[in-house]
Order: sequence, then structure tokens, then C-alpha cells
Amino acid sequence: MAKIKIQLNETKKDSILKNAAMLFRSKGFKATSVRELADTLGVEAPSLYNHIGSKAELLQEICFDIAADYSTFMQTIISSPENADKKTKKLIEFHIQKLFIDFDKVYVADYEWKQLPKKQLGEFLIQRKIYENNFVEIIEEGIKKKLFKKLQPRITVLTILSAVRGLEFLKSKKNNFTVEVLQQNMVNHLLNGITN
Amino acid sequence: MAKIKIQLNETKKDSILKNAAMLFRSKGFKATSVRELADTLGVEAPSLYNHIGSKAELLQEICFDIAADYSTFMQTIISSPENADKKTKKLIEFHIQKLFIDFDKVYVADYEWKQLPKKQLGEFLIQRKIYENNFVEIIEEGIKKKLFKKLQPRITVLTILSAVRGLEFLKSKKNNFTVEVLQQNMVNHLLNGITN
DNA sequence: TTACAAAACTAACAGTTATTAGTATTTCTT
DNA sequence: AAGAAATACTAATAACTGTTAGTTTTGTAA
Repeated sequence: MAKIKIQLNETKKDSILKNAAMLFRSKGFKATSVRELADTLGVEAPSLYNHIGSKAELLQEICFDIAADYSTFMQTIISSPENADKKTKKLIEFHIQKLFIDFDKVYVADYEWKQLPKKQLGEFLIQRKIYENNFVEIIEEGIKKKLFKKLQPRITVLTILSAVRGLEFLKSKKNNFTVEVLQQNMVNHLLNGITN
Repeated sequence: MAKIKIQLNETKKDSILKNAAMLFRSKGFKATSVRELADTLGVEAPSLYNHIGSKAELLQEICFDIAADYSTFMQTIISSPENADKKTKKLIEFHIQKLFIDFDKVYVADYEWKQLPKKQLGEFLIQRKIYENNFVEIIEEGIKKKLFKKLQPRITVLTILSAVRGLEFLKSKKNNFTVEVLQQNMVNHLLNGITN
């Protein structure tokens, strides 16, 4: 009788979520079967249901965990006394670092959220919108203080968020840039592009 | 006996591809069933097989059509006598315009290519890589001629391509920016961010 | 050792999937 | 109008889906 494979300092639930995120990222949520997930954990599919409620619940936990992390960081940024340019810099750096630490989960939250059950999809989009609005306010603040050029704040935010979201392409390639190099390059590009 | 719905100056195949792209974008390739596609065309599912080879073939045609369009445009850019900054500007503008003209198909090519059958997935990634490499060369040329700052060209290209890929979020919202406004903002942001 | 809970197993389900076979109907060509 | 080609239909398929039921094994505490 096989047991769910776990690593040191990891609960079974952690292991399930980690493997689910890996599969959901590489194949997509819909294209990943519960049997497949069970395989990677070295166990039969129905055994998983001693630990999870449903397949959809896994996607849900991944997406909302990541959303919560972003929300938490945004709160610390908002309540910090720094200027808009420094805030923006820190946000860009955070996104890049977060992608490296929680690659699979961040990817899933970025690209597979559409597969969330209808009700949670709505809640997820609301949280995204709040995050985006917070970011827009920071940009607007920067424009008001003449730190930033007069561009449409919403387009600026979308441009920045999209750019950092696209980093997944660099992870799996030979071009193995370090987090620091990526942060430096992208801050330079994306921040200087809107700075007066 | 129902007939496949088509619009003026549109072949049946066009209509099938258009509706497929719309569904693949909004629900995902895997989550879209052939029956569903048939429904939107006002016909029974098996009838579609008089016009298509398989569901996968539809995804294939969408992805490679778009890839060909990008490749064609890249060739005209490469063989033009303009400077790297003008070339980059035109590429950014093209991406934005293309997204507005062929929204569903561009989205599918950007986000659903992972679901391509293995062999075509390889070919698709090769074409992407070629496009990316061409773009990298343009950036390198700009750096050599001191038009651009000394940043990692590959990161710069990824940043630009990811940023324009993310525009889908603006289409479906109240913020109805015109193509021109988006082009102006993003060129300003993304091009000035790397310009000396 | 015994009892109990946690977690694994096998078997099976009802539903959905893309697709094929075979047949009827419509449309085009002559 | 007749014959051919295109295109629609119904019925059925085998494979796969997430999940449940019921049972057996394992781990833990007395």
C-alpha cells in the first residue's frame, strides 16, 4: 500500500498542492486528470479524496493563496511612507521574486484562473481588480507629484503587470538570468519608461 | 436540416474557425467541446467533420495562421532601412493593432498553444523562437548604435512581447481605450524605457 | 494486544469526450 | 429532370472524466 510522497517539512496537503500546481502549469487545469496527479504522488486516484474535497478545490486554493500574498504585499507598500517611484520599483521587484519562489503556483494563478468555478472566479476577479486599482492609485500619485509622465495610469499598470507575468518564458530556457539581473533590467525598462 | 451559419463574404471554414477561436479564448481549448462549437454554428456535432479533420486541427490552424502573420510582418521590418528605434516602435504598434483586429485568434495563439499536438507544438515554438531572435537582433542593433541603453536584449524583448500580450485585459472592460491611445501610451512607456 | 482513526485500496458509477459509420437530404451540374 | 457531390442527420463507439461506496490496511494510543 503506497503512501503519498512528501518531502521534509512538508505536509501531505502541501505535497498535493505542489504537484497539482506543477501539472496545472505544464498541462493546464482541464488537461490534468486526478489520476495523473495521483500518479505523481505515487498513489491511487480515489485515495486523494481523503485529503482533498475536489479537483476544483485545488485550483481554488492555489489561486487564492497567491492572491492573498499579493494583497498582503500591496498593503505594506501602500502604508509605507515612500514615494511612488520607490513603491513601483518594489512592486516590480516583488513580482519577479515571487515568480521565482512560487513559479508553478504563480503561473497557475496567472493563466488558469479562468477554470475556477463560477462563484470563485467572480471573487478572484474582484481581488485582482482591487490590486490593480491600488497600483493605479500609486501611479496617479506619481503623476501628481511630477515623478511620472502623464500617461494613462491604467494602461501603465497593465503594461507593467503583463510584462512581469510574461517572465515564465525565461525560466525554462538556457538563458538562465538570475532574479537580480531580471529585476535590474525590468525596473530600468519599466520604471524609467514612465519617469520624468 | 440546419446549415452552418456564415456571414457575408465568409466561407464555412472561416465561420468555423472564427467561432472556434471565440470559444477557445473564452473557455479554453480543452474546456470547449465539439458539440458546443457545433451549437454556436447551429448544427449537429458530427456534421462539422464534413469540414474539419479534427478539433486539434482547428487549434493548429489558428495558431499557425497568427504565427505566419507575425513572421510576415517581421520580414518587412527586417528588410526596411529604418533605425532600430523606429523598427521597435512599428513592432509594438503592430502587435497592438493585430490584437484588436484578430482578438480571439491572437489570444488563442498566445495562451492556448500549449494544447497543440506534440509535433506541432515543437514547430510552433521554433517559429516563436525565430521571431524572438529577430526581435533580439533589432534591439542589439539599437544598442550598438547607441540608440538604446545597455540592457539584456533578450529580457527587453520578453518584456515588450509580454506587455503587449497582456492587452487582452483591456478589451473586455469599460475602459475602452482606442488602438491609437494604447499604441501611443505603450510605445512611450516601452520604447522610452530603453532609449538613451 | 486491542481498539480506533487515518488513509490506502478495488470496483464501479454516471456523465462527457471526440470521432466514426451509415443514411438521409440538400445543392450543384448537366 | 437526373445524377452526382456536398453536407446534414441519427446512432453508436470506446475511452476517459471526477467522484462515491465499501473494504482493507496501516499507524497510534490505551
